[in-house]
Amino acid sequence: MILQINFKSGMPVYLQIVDQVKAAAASGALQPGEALPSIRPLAEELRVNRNTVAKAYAELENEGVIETLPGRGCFLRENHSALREEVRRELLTQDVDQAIVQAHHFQVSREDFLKLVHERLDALEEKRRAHEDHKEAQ
Amino acid sequence: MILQINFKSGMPVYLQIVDQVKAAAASGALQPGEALPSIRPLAEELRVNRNTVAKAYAELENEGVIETLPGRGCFLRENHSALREEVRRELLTQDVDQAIVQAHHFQVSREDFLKLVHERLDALEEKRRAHEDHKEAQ
Amino acid sequence: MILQINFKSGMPVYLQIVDQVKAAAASGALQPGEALPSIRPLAEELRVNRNTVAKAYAELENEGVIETLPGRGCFLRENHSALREEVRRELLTQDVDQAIVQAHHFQVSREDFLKLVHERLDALEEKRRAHEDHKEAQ
Amino acid sequence: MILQINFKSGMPVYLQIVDQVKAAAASGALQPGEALPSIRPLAEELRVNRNTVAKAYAELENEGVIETLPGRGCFLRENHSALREEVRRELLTQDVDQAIVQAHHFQVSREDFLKLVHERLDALEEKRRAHEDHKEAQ
DNA sequence: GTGGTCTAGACCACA
DNA sequence: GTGGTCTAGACCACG
Repeated sequence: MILQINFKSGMPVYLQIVDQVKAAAASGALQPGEALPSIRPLAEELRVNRNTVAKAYAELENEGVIETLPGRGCFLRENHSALREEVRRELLTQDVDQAIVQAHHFQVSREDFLKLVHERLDALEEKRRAHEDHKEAQ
Repeated sequence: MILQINFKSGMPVYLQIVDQVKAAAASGALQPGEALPSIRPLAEELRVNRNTVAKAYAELENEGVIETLPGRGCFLRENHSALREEVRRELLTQDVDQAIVQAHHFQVSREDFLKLVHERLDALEEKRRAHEDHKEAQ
Repeated sequence: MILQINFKSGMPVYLQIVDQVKAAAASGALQPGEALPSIRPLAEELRVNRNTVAKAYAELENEGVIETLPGRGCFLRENHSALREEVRRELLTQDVDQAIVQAHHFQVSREDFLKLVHERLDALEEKRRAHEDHKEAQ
Repeated sequence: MILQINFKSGMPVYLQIVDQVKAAAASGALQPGEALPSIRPLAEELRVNRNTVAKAYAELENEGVIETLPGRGCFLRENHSALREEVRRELLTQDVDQAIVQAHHFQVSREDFLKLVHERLDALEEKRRAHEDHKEAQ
């Protein structure tokens, strides 16, 4: 599971975490019973305070998405409601539109924008691959 | 220009107004020199406090997007993007990354994602062109 | 209503506030419908953070003791359950015992302890009188 | 020596242990040179983690109240109050004030309050005397 | 090491 | 001015 925080969006960081964990669960990127990243390491990785992650996890627990065993960790629950295909499509479209509108606002041409998209696709794929290798090496 | 406030998103209302005015300007829905809605009616329409709209307009003025002529109203300035190139690039990259990560969470393939990007580019370009025509027809 | 925070007791400050507001309500020192001190001034008087008082008031609202009207203030509700006489007596006895045990721990004689009690009774009565005068002068 | 933990008070458990050991020493229930309960059985009796009891004993040792002989146990030291006179006075004053304010909240008159103080002084003195007799009888 | 709580500072929305 | 929220730092209890 890869989390990406947008600090300039104005959206509370803890809600960004909540939404992305839900998205990962909805997509199957995070499997039922699987452990979520521990609060402390995740906070360090995202460069936010421990409590911000803790608040996100507490919210997820309240909504019944995860289960938290103090001293053990947090785990995705079996019975989590997966999002419907149309809803996922709509959420993704919103994110794509946001990027496109921003690009137009900054007067970036269609070609430059597509080039950037390919760059970032490659960069994040590379990062994800490194992550996997690291995990296997353990 | 139509503004839509999402009270559940957690994003500060005044920032939602700021962003949407910027987006309207970027998309051509709001033309340079054109007047923005007055504070009082807009606040009523959006069901928010007048202070909140005033704060959004003050922020837009600070960023050089609009110009306030006391007693006359607020108007979109001619050259309203004053951010440095690297900063704009970084902000745009964040938006692109956000969309890509969301796509990954939803297990959308690279090809399908790029197809969606092209679709939305076309759709938004079409929308912008319609605005232009509407303006010329006036 | 006079609040007295004991910073060395280890008991959370916000719970001390909760208990003392309940005690004041139970005793009639705070009347139904009456306004509680506003968060900011009270926090300043007690030398604690605004949020600490806010948390105490939120807890009191959750328990149904007070009612909070955002932008207006916090008010004691009509239907608050007054404590039974025996319970009040028991709570007071606990506080007295705590002081006496502390005195013995510090090897303060019975006479010195009683002298201190009289001193503090006079001091706090004086303080309360000054408070009343200030209120009347307004 | 009987220890009683209140899990609802919000006061840290290890501090409750510290205070009650001090009170036991002050009241004579625990005599200088006498051994304190061992960590493991006490933790089981109080239903708390062993670390918590260990932390309390470490704090008591730091404050000079007890002495830890590794492998032998923990023992109450002969002279266990090392605070400066002003500090002790201040701590005691806080406890006295707390009781007085509680009395005021419960609208207990000065006379009734003083009567209660005398009652409790007598009661606790009696209790301490009983402890002394018990010790001499051994 | 794990998660949880209390206090604090800065900011938001509203009257 | 009012109360409410988000983020952060320090500490607590537990395995």
